[in-house]
Amino acid sequence: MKRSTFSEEPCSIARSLDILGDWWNPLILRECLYGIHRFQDIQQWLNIGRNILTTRLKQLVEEGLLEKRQYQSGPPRFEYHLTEKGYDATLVLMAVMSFGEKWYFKDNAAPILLHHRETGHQVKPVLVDEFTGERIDPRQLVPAPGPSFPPGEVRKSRFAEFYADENRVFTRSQAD
Amino acid sequence: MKRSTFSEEPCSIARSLDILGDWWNPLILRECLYGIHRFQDIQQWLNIGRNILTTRLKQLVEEGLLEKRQYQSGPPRFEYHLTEKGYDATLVLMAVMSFGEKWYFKDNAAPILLHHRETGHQVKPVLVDEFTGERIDPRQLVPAPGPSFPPGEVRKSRFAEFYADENRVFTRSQAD
DNA sequence: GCGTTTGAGTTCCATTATGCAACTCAGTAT
DNA sequence: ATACTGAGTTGCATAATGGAACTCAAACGC
Repeated sequence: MKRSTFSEEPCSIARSLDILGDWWNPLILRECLYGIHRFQDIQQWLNIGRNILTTRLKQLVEEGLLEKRQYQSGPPRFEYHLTEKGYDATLVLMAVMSFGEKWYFKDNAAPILLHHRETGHQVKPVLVDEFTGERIDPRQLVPAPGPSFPPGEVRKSRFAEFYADENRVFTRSQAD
Repeated sequence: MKRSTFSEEPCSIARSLDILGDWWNPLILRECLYGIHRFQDIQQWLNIGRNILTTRLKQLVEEGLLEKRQYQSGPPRFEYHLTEKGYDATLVLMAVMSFGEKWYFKDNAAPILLHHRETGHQVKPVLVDEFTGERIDPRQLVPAPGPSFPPGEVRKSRFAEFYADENRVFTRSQAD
């Protein structure tokens, strides 16, 4: 495979996909979020090969999404726990969850619900704009280069059309 | 590879990962969101092999995230546009974006910003609880079987401990 | 009219990854 | 002493990836 790496791309999505653009990693994170922390338990719940699980856990630990914690020293045994970065990654899982509920289950009937640990109330994650609080509508968005976009490459980028003036973002007139 | 499929799993995340748990598919959707719709343009911006792009586009069209639109008939040429399902999938991309900005760029300096097409204002997607409007904190959540969870399997599930009584969700007492 | 270019794919192939089964190994329980 | 457990390795057949070369039909240049 020699799978491509995107770690140098000037795009948050691309870079994140090096670790999240995979089918096992998100599921392993899911298990940790659900309170499953041990090798064997993860292996059985996911029905993932041990060898694959080994490489994935190593990767997730290296990338700082999980930490390996020893919980007994007789024969040394370990648990894998979400780090802060790992918990942040689970927010992505929740977005995936909403997508899946809408498109893969009849009547939006979720197979799994999230509840608040203290209050017991159901929690339903939705994406909103931090400033206005309104629901995000992807159709209304246009991208533009941000502060860490490689300088000098703006005009070569596919956002050039939105950026005739470096200080103002122009929206596009033609229809999609 | 014989890559595993999760299309029958009683989990919205697992099912979605069949199409989103991949590194190229999300990037292709990103291009479409950014207004790049043609085979060659996608191929060049992503630097993806034509053969891979072909299979991915076919897959995304079959799964209903993209639609193939003919835009000229001289020599028939096509464009790939996001469907409603595809736009919903881009919400996941935005969650990924937030994650990437925080963890892969210094000072949270995003390489790409999103602006509202009409107002021009910057838009910053964040995950909140639909009911309370509060920011989601994954540490405060516990999963429980939902309406479409396979009946009868609740007790065998890893949520059993949260579900001693089928009508009430119990939170867990032990620490993580 | 003929060669070139363009868009959109196929086909081939060497290299990697996946998934499955079998093997290891240290410490416990019987 | 023997079996069992948890957590990995190792080996192998098969499938997917990425890159280059090939196809094909219409349009363009002259």
